[in-house]
Amino acid sequence: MAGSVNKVILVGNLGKDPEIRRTQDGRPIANLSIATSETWRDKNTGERKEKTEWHRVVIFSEPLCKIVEQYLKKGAKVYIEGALQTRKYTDQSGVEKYSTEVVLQGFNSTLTMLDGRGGGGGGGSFGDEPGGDFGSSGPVSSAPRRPVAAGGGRNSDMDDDIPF
Amino acid sequence: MAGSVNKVILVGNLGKDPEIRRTQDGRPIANLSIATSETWRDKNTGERKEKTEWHRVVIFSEPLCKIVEQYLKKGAKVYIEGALQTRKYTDQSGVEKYSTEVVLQGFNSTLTMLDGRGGGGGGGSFGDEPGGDFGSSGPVSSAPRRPVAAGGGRNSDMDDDIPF
Amino acid sequence: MAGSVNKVILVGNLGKDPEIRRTQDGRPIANLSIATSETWRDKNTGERKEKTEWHRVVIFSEPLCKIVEQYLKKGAKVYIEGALQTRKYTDQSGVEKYSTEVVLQGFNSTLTMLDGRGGGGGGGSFGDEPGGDFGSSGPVSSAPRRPVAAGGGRNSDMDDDIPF
Amino acid sequence: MAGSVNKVILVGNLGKDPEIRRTQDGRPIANLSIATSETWRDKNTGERKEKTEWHRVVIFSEPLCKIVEQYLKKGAKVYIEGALQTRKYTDQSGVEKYSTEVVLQGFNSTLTMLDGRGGGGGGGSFGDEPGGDFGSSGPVSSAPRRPVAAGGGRNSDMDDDIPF
DNA sequence: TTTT
DNA sequence: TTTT
Repeated sequence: MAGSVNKVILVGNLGKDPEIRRTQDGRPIANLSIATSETWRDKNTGERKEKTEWHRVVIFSEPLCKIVEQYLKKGAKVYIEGALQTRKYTDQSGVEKYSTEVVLQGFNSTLTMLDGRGGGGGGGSFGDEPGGDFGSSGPVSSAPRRPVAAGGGRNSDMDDDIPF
Repeated sequence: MAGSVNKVILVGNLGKDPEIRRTQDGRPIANLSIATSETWRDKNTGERKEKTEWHRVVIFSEPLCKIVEQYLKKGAKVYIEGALQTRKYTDQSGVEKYSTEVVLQGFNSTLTMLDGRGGGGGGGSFGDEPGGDFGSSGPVSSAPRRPVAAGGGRNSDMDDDIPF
Repeated sequence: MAGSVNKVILVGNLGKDPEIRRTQDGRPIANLSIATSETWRDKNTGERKEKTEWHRVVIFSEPLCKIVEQYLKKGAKVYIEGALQTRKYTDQSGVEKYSTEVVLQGFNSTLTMLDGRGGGGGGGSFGDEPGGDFGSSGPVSSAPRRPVAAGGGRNSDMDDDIPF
Repeated sequence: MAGSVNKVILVGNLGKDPEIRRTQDGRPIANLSIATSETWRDKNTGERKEKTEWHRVVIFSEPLCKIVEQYLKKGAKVYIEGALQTRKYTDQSGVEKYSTEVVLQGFNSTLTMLDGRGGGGGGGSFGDEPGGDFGSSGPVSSAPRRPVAAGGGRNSDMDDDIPF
């Protein structure tokens, strides 16, 4: 199809510690259960109401799995960006079911911690030129968007004095 | 929860004509089946591959349902913005299943047609002050973000001569 | 134009306290200065580097301005969703300049606090049926996306036992 | 900063042909001028109104530049995902000015054509394992998110029979 | 001017 | 199962 987009953005909290397993060839896969919720006040009763939605998140990116392993645990707040994917499976009783997951894999997947600690860490082999590694994670482990002025006519000390 | 976000952005094509039904109190609900796909070339074989993902989209917004009814049909390309929602149901054979849908309801839901015809239309009761109606749809039917210079020091003829 | 989208999503911290002023007819306008930054380790030197980007955010939504006024101050971390807008102005010395801002106005604008306190609050006149008010703010002050099962075949106790 | 996000999503049309130049070391940089617009009907006069916003987009990704070069021209509709960046420059008359651009560079940047032709093409050196190349472009040139069932219990013929 |  |  010429031109499609499949993107999910979540900001929420982990309902439990991440689960990390490995493929036969040793690549890590992390599973997160993330809650998002909405609160509102009932127009009639004035009652405060809340509705929680649970999201199954599956991470196939090695650098992101490392971050998950090192920093995330139950209760952590994260920003994640991934894609929707529905898979079919057969449950224990032989019934075919579908499961829809938010998949973080390859490009355009991101995981960013939103509550302190370790936030700027992660990384490892990333350098001052973007790219190289696959399965990056946005701010946490990716290279800068434009480390050196590359657009012509730019001067790189601009960051410090935008006048507002 | 203090601060959560649940957002899905899709650009894809309708796999079939929309289905529109009504609640007992007469409000419309539209169901779309939207395909997104990825293509790539196999590193080894050089083969062109494609993977299609199908998304169930449910629209509870009246103005958006109108647009769906009037303009969308099988094959149409759309941009949609909604939220993930998983619901439980019992199928014909009495088995409990889950279905995850992209729900467009209320604020922060959008549907925009991406292939010509009717694109700028829609609307109806929207005016030059944003708001009033619920369940808007972004560009298609919403009021402008800032119809009149409201921020001080703005002049409204700027749109025509951004110098690039 | 048939179908366009203009969306900015930021997660960042306020560089200073919000500035709130009012239009002649009394409507509030809030200005935020939000920092986003990227960190990475230099490939060669191993040095830790950082690049900060500053964003000018202008809020024309009354309920969002209330939240800003009540809860946000220097250092606060927020999620915001708005649109890009460039305006022309003439500076003190008579030179024409352009300023690009992230504008939160009307539908599809969101502001969500990401660091505790007040997060679930806000609101006011919102009820158990979505809509009515303009200029909502996503989770903080909007009505629920689907407070009551409205899609046919739904049962509303589902939220508590998604099996993962 | 622990956890920030700087993301722009645009769907719009090129106001003119792309401009492509090269850095001294031969890397391409593409500049696009993209229009987004909103239309609405004036509440009082019933008049149809339109407001166009112009966005300056700068692309530092080599594969994306190739796509731009090969497929995009004035009028083309695109989906792009990038980051906001403001740079300072001095104009011909020696006045310091700022320019805010949407930068596509490295991870989490995407460009997708939305009007036919070439849409599924692009690519080149991408293979059946995600990654390797930097500066991908989502669907157009990236590897699949999960080309082979990798999550356990998946079967890959599912794509054809999602039952809705 | 933030944050880590 | 989270968070407020």
